[in-house]
Amino acid sequence: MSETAHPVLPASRRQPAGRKSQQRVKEILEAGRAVFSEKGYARATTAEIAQRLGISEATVFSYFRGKRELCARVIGDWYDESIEAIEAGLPRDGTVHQQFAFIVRMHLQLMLESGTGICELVLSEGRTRHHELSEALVEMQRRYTAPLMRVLARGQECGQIRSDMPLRLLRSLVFGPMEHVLWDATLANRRTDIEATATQLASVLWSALQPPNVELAALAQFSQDVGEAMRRLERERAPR
Amino acid sequence: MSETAHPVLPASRRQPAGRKSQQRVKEILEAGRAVFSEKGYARATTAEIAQRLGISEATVFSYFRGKRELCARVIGDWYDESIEAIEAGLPRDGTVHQQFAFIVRMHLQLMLESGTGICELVLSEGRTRHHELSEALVEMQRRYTAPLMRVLARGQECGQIRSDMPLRLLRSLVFGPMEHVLWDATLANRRTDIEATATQLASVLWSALQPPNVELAALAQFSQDVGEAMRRLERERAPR
Amino acid sequence: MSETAHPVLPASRRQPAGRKSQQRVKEILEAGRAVFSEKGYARATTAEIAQRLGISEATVFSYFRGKRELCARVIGDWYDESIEAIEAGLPRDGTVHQQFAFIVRMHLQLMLESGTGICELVLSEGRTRHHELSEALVEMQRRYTAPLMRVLARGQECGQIRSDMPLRLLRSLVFGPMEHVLWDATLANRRTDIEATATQLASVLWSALQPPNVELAALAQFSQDVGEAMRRLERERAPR
Amino acid sequence: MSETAHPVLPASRRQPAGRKSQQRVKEILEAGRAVFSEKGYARATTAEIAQRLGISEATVFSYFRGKRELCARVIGDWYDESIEAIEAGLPRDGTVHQQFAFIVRMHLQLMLESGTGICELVLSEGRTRHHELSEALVEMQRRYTAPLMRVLARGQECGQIRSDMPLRLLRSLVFGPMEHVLWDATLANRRTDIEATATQLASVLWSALQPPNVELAALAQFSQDVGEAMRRLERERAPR
DNA sequence: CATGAATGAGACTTCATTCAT
DNA sequence: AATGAATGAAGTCTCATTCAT
Repeated sequence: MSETAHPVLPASRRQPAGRKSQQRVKEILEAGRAVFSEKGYARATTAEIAQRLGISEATVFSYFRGKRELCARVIGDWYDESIEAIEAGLPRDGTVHQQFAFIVRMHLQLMLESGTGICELVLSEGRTRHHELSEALVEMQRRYTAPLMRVLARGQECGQIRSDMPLRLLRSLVFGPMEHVLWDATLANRRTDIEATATQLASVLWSALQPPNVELAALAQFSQDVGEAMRRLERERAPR
Repeated sequence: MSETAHPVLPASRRQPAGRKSQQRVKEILEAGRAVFSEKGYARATTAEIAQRLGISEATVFSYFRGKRELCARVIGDWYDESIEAIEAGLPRDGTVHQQFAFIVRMHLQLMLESGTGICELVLSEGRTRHHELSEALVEMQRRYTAPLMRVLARGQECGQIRSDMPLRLLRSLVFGPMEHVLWDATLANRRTDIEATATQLASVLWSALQPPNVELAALAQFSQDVGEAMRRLERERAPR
Repeated sequence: MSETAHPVLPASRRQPAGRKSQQRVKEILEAGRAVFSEKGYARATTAEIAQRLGISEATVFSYFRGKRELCARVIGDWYDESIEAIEAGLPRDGTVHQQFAFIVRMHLQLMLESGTGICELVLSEGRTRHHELSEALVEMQRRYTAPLMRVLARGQECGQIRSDMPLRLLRSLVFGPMEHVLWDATLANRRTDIEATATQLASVLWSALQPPNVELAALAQFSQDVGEAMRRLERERAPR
Repeated sequence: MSETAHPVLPASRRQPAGRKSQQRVKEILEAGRAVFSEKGYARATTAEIAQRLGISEATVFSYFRGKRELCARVIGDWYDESIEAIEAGLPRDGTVHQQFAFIVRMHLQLMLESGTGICELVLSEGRTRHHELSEALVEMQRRYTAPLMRVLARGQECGQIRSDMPLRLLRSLVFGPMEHVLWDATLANRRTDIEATATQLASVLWSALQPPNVELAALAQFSQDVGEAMRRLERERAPR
């Protein structure tokens, strides 16, 4: 899929290109995904990837420039699949809120259901300043976050999403917590209730995205401050 | 610093322990921080670290079990310093909101002012399922986020912070966006206005942490939905 | 050309033999000569040879057993052409001296005008104990030197060329310097005045081939020795 | 020897340099000489060289940049030894003729007695346009031929050697035949009577180096030409 | 016939790590 | 304490060569 759609990464010199090759590429990508997921980038070896397919390392290198490119393509493929899944499932006619909630849920779901391995891979290797590859990956991420960006922009237009902050920041506001939650999940190897988490996250994030009702917020803050001050006063009046 | 305070990481077999050794450890840690920051974990070499100090690689390995441990200690040291800075500067008598804002600002500041190198290192290596080390690092992170956790807990107690979500999720809600913003900053190599970003983030995050005013929110949502529905209707009535 | 005339080198298993095949063989030989000349044996690749013809490597291998054989054939072809040129131009009715001079001039000319590439190839690869190929090449060289050998033999017969040494040695005496000069020329990439060099070489070599006039030579040597001895004596008598 | 005297070839990055290293270098050079001699450059493998010493390939590569450099050093060492042998044995007070004869004999002897392997290596690899190495090797050859050049120059000064040709050409006149003879010897794997060959070569070459006695030569040539012409005439008069 | 594809083999390279002194 | 030296292991890369279609 990605290899035809996004030839971002230049192919190897003696790249075969026939029908069967397509298959080979797919196989290697799959094996690569498996191994990288299991071991992580550093501990994965091209030898093992080849071995799993019963082919020689040389063959792998004739399809991919190297370990790094292979990994990038694995990640890229995952992104491609995810982007497609999101684009395909996005309720075109839904409200901004519905679309937003869909993206949040889908993101979590895709990450967690692909397995913690790929999740880790995407989050950690996708984050590693990977020399030349970073560019390609950054582009992938841009494409991946595009649907959300569109939704946010639409929301801003019709006043449902606050316009007092740059889109970039809002994007971080949305993806940041999701990735953090995913890290918690993978690191802790904790089984996560996707539905519940998605609902909660979508809810809290949505509220954060609301245009602030200035007077109301100020009033609320005032009320809180007063409340807390009083409590402190009382504590000080009767210490212990 | 960290090496005495938190012997989480088992020492090397033939760890020297004298006065001078302490100095050596410090030097190596410093050189390590520099090299890891500049090159990232993977591209950094123990050889370079040793070379910068004019000592042999073997010496480095007599103080640290290996590259990995050294890196973990470098990160650990950074955490220690940061934790200390936060604990020291935290306005003990401030309101929940003030403390929260302080932590947000401090976090961004520490990360960005330590240099993009260390920032990248902490975010990316700190995130890499690093084998045996991850435990130690997870512990570091736990300690690092402890102040925020305490503030959030206090906020929940006095009703200023929503209690309808697990603390863990709120933590992700806070740290997630910050880390995401930091990545944007390092990757894009963009000079970031710390003050402005901190203020914006603190503001938006604080509003997200507010206990939801159920009726109000519902009303707002209802209003939005109706508004959007009407707009859609009109668009359909007069297509193009 | 050579491939039909001298099937010294065993043909490939599935050697095609049709009209068109002949053409193919020629093409490959030409491309091979070009590439081997440009890069030298080691740095030339079968891939490039195939590529220049727009055919697949496999095709090359269906006409030639391998890189080595191809190279041998390229060299063999050059020899064939050269032999033909020499045989054709040799002044049948010339004196021994004239024929000798012709061969010397022709040899230098053929080598230098074929380009330094092929010259290097013939001299260096022709010299490499190339395993199975050496035999074929040795044979080529035998044929190449045959004209000279005949001239030398004729010269010996009629007393114009010294008979006190084996022909083999005389051959080395003639080809050795020529090849050496050619190496100088290619290595130094020096433009060589073929005519002048040929004349000089022919002259000096011819004099070396003369039957030694024993008495004369002895006399000359005696005179030299006496002369040098006297000079030395004088130097010693009046040292500085 | 060569490694200290002529650091022409840059050492590897992590080149050890202590006492033992010197020994290692020597060992590797010896093993290298053996393997290269036996197999020739192309068929020799770094693996075998390492294996013979019971060390790892990595070690070999830590002392030498690569196969090519190692080979160049092997050849360089052989040159160094030979140069030393020639310089040491050269009869300082001998006549030009004696010194000349000594060099010729020594050259043949060194080549043949070092074994056909090294002889082949020096002649064939030394001749291969070896990219970057060629420079170093050319320099070696220059040093190797220096003694002869000096003798020739001296001979020209005192009129014992012809001055009507560039030294460069005379050098080729001397080394060319010797190398040719050596090739004959190695290729044919023929046992060569060094003494006899050396004597013959020295004799014939020396006569070729003599200043031409113009009148005498012309007379001789005239006599030959006339003789041959007459013979031809007679043959034509009584054909068959 | 031609070729796409695969591959064995070997050169290099780089490093973290070990160990004897 | 320090270190020189060695090295296993893996990545990277390049080719000649083979073979089924």
